[in-house]
Amino acid sequence: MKTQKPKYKQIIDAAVVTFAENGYHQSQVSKIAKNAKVADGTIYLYFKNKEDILISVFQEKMGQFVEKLEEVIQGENSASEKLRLLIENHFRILSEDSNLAIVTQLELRQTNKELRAQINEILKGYLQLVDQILIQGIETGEFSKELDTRLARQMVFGTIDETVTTWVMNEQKYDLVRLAPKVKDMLIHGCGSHH
Amino acid sequence: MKTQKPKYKQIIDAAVVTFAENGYHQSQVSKIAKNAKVADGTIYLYFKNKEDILISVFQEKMGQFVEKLEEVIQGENSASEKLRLLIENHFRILSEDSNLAIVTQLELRQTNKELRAQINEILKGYLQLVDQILIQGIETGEFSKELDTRLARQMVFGTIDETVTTWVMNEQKYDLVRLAPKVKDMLIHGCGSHH
Amino acid sequence: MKTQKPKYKQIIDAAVVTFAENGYHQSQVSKIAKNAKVADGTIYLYFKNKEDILISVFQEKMGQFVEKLEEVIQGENSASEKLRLLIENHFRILSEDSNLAIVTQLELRQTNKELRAQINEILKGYLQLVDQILIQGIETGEFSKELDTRLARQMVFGTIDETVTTWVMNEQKYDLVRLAPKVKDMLIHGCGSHH
Amino acid sequence: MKTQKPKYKQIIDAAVVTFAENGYHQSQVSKIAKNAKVADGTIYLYFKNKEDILISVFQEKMGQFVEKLEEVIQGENSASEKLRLLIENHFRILSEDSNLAIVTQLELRQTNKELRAQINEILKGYLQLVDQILIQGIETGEFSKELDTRLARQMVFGTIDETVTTWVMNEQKYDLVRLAPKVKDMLIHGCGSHH
DNA sequence: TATGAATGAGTATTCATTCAT
DNA sequence: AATGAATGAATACTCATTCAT
Repeated sequence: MKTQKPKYKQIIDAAVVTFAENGYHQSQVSKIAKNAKVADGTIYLYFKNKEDILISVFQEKMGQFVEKLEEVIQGENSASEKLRLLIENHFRILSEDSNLAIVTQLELRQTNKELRAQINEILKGYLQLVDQILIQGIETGEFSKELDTRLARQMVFGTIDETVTTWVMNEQKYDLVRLAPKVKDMLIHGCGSHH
Repeated sequence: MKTQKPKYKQIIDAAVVTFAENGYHQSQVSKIAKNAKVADGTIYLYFKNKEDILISVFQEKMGQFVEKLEEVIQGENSASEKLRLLIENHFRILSEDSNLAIVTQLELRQTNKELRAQINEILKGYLQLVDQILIQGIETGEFSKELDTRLARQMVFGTIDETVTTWVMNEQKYDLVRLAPKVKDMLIHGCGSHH
Repeated sequence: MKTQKPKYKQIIDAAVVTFAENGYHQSQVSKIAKNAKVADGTIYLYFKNKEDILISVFQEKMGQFVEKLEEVIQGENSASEKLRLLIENHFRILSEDSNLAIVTQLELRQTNKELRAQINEILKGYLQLVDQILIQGIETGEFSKELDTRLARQMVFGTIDETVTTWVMNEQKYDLVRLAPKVKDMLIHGCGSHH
Repeated sequence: MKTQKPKYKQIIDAAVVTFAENGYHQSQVSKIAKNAKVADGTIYLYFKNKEDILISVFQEKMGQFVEKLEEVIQGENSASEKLRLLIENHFRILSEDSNLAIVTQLELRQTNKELRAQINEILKGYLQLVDQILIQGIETGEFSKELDTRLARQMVFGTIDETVTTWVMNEQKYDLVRLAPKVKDMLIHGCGSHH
């Protein structure tokens, strides 16, 4: 892949850092431009407006995110194993890019309803991965036949998301990746005692 | 009986409606004042600044929220039953006040880190309720002895929160309260097949 | 003189202190009221508005000022001696009330043209004293027959005023009263070498 | 030859007029911007804040002022003649720019202590000119050996300043420049009768 | 007289966006 | 494509003043 739009990437990368360091509302376009080493006006050759930068950051990063996770769950593994891999890699990617973690868990939510709707649109790719795993699990008998896929998806996503957010709010003090197996077990077996 | 601090309540109530209708950033102080039928300046007799209105709204409502839920789980019920009651009442309260639901799930998150930290502080009361239920469940053997309380709390809260958010994002089209038993079952048994 | 309007005096005194400590624009009416131990509204029973407090402070204090100086120059002294007494007492009164000095030299000037005109009106009493001295001096031959009274009055007042302002701006570090004889000599003999 | 920083000059000039016409506190930034034919925001590309406009106006004009007076007193003249030139030119410059006179004598004083300190800093250039003349006069024997330079400087500046202020307060009704020789004489010989 | 809760007019400043070069 | 100077809309907050008690 050729670097055909070097400025675009420059701006995206500068934006992630700027958002993470200052928050969305405190990340003035001029500040992003400065960090990207381009002129203020240049931003508007690549993005419609400031919101578009945020959404593009998410789109871009989430694209790589989903791509990576898709690879990871392609194999012949069981649904349970795929769930573990999903969680572990989700945790790993965000652990390795703390700025991205901050943007994903905190800054991205500081937006209005319309923007949130667009974000949800982008999230769909991720949620479909979860659905795939759930359906496989139900089909193979690993997961309960009575499982409401939509609710289960919300549990899986809600739990992962809350776990990451708590970790970010605690300033990423502990090892997130190490929690993956326990989170997976909890999602599969629930709180109940199982013999 | 005189109404105590009538203006304070007027403003809080107007703020919930205004935030829900326009979002936090589009809720100008003058708009809130107008809705509360007080002068702009009066707001500042009762609140330090605009952020303080938002935080006070949450504090006020969450206080009632936790109080209500505390009552509900006081009885002799099993942990499982208490969990159902918690979820059901959480869903019911937000179902009955759609503006509050919007503020809680969307507007409250449009804020900076410091404010988020304050919100988390207020949330603690709620999370302690979850912990109580989890601990009771573990002690009575209903819940697994190996359960990591912190992670379990994150699963419970994350799942409930995500379920409500999805419902709000879908414009509250379906009956949230009816989902409570299934959500409870899912949290207790997980996705796994159990016989 | 009976204390018939104790609140009036309370407010005047509180205002001098408040103005000196915070400056005119930073002396909110509520702050003055608090210092005077009266309610905000009470101020408006005694003063038309905030400006009226400032002007009244000046009027009140300048009245005592001129009264005192009038006494001092009543005697049989020469014009030169009266000039010295005027300067010395002017310096002494402000030296003994540093808050009044600050208000007179700095805060009183932070006002608009109309107010300044009123202040000049009040100042007239003082300037007439200067004129009296000048005229006596010219008549007795102490002062030059060719003296332009108006210009001389401006020199006398301008010099005294500038001397006090410099002293205030230097945080009243040195003894102002001690300068009086030299200032008087300078005003009478000028810069020129005189044998 | 391109006009350098045309907007800066535009704003400075508009500010002098606006301050003179409306007073500092009644000169809204938007009013200055309108008079300067620039957008409100443009002001902030050239000035830190509203106070900075005032101080810059003074700095700019006082710079030219001192420069002009420096030229004027460079020659081989006696101290007495230099003093006359100083006064005459001081009077002339302000006579020719009545707006500047109003700003200098009235508006500039409507400010707080910090700002006043900055103004004094700028004034130092002027006061040094006065000192030069005084010292030359003392050295050549024109002025009294016993002269306290600091007090004399205060007399010279105080007298000039008071004369101009009185003239401004009287709406510049009379010819200020014509007073210069008499003011000079008065400063040199004082009020005393000299033969 | 005295109070002090309530009022609401008034404004400096920021910053996303544009556009002439 | 790139620049960055210029734009101007938009708004939280203060505080002098009022008036019902």
